[in-house]
Amino acid sequence: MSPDRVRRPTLDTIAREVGVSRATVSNAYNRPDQLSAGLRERIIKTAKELGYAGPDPVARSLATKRAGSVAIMLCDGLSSAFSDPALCIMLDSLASTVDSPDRALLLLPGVGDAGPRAENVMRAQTDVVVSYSLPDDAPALAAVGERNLPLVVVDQPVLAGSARVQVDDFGGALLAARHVASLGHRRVAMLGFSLSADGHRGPAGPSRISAGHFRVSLDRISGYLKGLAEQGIVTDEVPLWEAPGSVRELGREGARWLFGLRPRPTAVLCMSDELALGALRAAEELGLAVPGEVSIVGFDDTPAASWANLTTVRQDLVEKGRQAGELALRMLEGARPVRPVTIGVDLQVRGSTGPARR
Amino acid sequence: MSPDRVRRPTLDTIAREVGVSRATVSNAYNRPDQLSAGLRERIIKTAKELGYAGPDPVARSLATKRAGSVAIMLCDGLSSAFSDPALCIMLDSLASTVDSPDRALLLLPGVGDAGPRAENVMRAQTDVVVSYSLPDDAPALAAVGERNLPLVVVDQPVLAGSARVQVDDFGGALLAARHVASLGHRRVAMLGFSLSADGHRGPAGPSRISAGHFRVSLDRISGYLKGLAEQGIVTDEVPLWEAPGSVRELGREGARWLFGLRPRPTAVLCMSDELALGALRAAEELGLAVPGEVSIVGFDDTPAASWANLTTVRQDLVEKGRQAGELALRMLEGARPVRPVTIGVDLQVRGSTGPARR
DNA sequence: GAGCCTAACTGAAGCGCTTCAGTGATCGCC
DNA sequence: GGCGATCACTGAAGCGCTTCAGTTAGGCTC
Repeated sequence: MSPDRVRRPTLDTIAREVGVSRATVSNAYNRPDQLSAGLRERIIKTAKELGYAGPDPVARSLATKRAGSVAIMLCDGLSSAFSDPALCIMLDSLASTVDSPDRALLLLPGVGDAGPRAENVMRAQTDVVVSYSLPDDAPALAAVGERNLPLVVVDQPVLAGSARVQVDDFGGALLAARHVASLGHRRVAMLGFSLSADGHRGPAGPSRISAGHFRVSLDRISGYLKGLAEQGIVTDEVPLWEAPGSVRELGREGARWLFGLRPRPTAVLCMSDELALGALRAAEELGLAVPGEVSIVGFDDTPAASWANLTTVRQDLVEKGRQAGELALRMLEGARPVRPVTIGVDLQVRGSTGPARR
Repeated sequence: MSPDRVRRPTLDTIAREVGVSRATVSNAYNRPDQLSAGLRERIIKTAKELGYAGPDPVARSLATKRAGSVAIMLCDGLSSAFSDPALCIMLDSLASTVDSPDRALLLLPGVGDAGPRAENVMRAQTDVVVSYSLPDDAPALAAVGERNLPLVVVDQPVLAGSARVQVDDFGGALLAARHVASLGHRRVAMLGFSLSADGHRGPAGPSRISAGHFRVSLDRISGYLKGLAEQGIVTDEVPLWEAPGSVRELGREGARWLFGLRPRPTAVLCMSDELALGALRAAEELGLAVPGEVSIVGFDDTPAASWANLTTVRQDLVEKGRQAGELALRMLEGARPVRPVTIGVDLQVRGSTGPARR
């Protein structure tokens, strides 16, 4: 029934065969300078012959007390995570920063909108975890705390005892808002993603905003409103559509609603490029000229944004990933969390924004 | 200097504190039916008080001889991997298939175009590995073999002793080619991705094709040519541009070259939707009407394809991931590799193809 | 109340490796 | 030629957990 997997050779097998101690075989693999080249060669050769593939990673981990992986906790499932280009770029950069022969990336995808299950976190073989944009009250975060694992938080939330990398969301949104306001727009709308992890989709008023759990959303909204208020725009009347995810299709839906308002907004501030791309499509479908009749601003500056000639707020995603990776490595070495690292932003003005019509 | 991390409690600590044996504490966590509810409760409570977060995952793995993770080997780095929507969808489906409280996903991204380093594979704590679209001669595959780990191959390559999931690439390409041929196109071009892992970019002739290492590319080319040949098109004269990756920008570049040929092709068969999207853009930039002057066909049917109204070959990516996941689970239980699972394809005719001009 | 069962718990043997304090032997040096 | 240093290697103590063959006590049956 059960597969008769041949009992694999262990360190011991090799040691006995060559006639040396286990310590020596171990050294052959991990500290070549601890034995003579000749012996080492003999050991490796015997190992090959016996089909020994080197020290067992798990046993090694137990003995060294290093799991040899950095875990990444994501908010949603993989498919929505990976359809977020901003995340992908940042993740790639993070991965290559922490890359090393004995370190792997452990992926802990979220279930629904609430992050990974606590159970998975409790059982994860990892030394340090990086959380990306989780809601403040995610059970996974509590689990990390319970296990006493070092934690690096990206974007969200603010948590005592953890290192943090964040983007100047407020500042970026401010830039975007000032930009459209200075172009003369007075009727401005906002198109954003989740405020809380409840899958809400639709217009969101002040009460919903103030009850929000996602710092990124909240900061961007504050930035937008601040920038508009500076130019004397009455911020109570700035409509916001909350999409349950940062996906084109959802952006398009929200934009359709915004464009249906009377008086129609002449500018839409979008919290991500993906949402903005959806808004662009909605405008096209409704026959609204961009930027003639409506201006659209994104956030992130992903490759798709420049592809679509979208004005957007640029954040240095590669730098963000690198910083997160370095923090993770430093915490691995036992460093105390340092002060949060903030990644700067700037505005990329392209063809999707223009002066408001008189 | 070093952080005085308090020595964490172990199973033993709890056992001593409660006054029971280690076995019993272990059972409290893993086999609740092996002890009385009262005692179990007392144990858990004491554990909480002492800050014990449950059995150490690594030690547990050593004792049970299960690493508790499935590893995924990718061809390239994360950012190019994740910008491939087809991969993301399939990966998400795979992840949710194998998901369980004590199983995580170990990511082994490739370095360059050649897959993960063998070293990383040798040290990965995993029970089973899934490889996605690696070149036949990737060192990572040899490493998996050396470690004697069960392997599930997706799309590529054909390897003895491994389970396999593949798409009917040949059949899909055949459908695409027949479609354009039946619309009357005679001058047809192909826009594909890598034939070998050498980063080549540019036109590729028969000799390069026959020296290719990526089965997916080769099968699709065969399918295209077969479909065209059926309609009497001279396949020696069908131009192929090889892009070093499945990315829009590269597709655009290739399409520009193809559109510059004289006589100009009236249809382009693209090996992925991303490449096709690039071709669409190239056509737009050159003022070529789609499908009036040129027809374009993609492959995969990602969300972006329907978004762009692209005619394309649909493969069931969710099913593909699910099958790969199930194979992985089955091999985990010691099953012998079964015959390869083939995922079917069909043609999604949309607005990017039309009759050839007379 | 003897005999048998079951539930509840224990002891000890691993799992496969790393590491550190030694132990001899060899070497260089004056 | 004697002495300390260096080199090459070993023994044994863990790392923290699971598991399996017992053991014990209590309950049930006739």
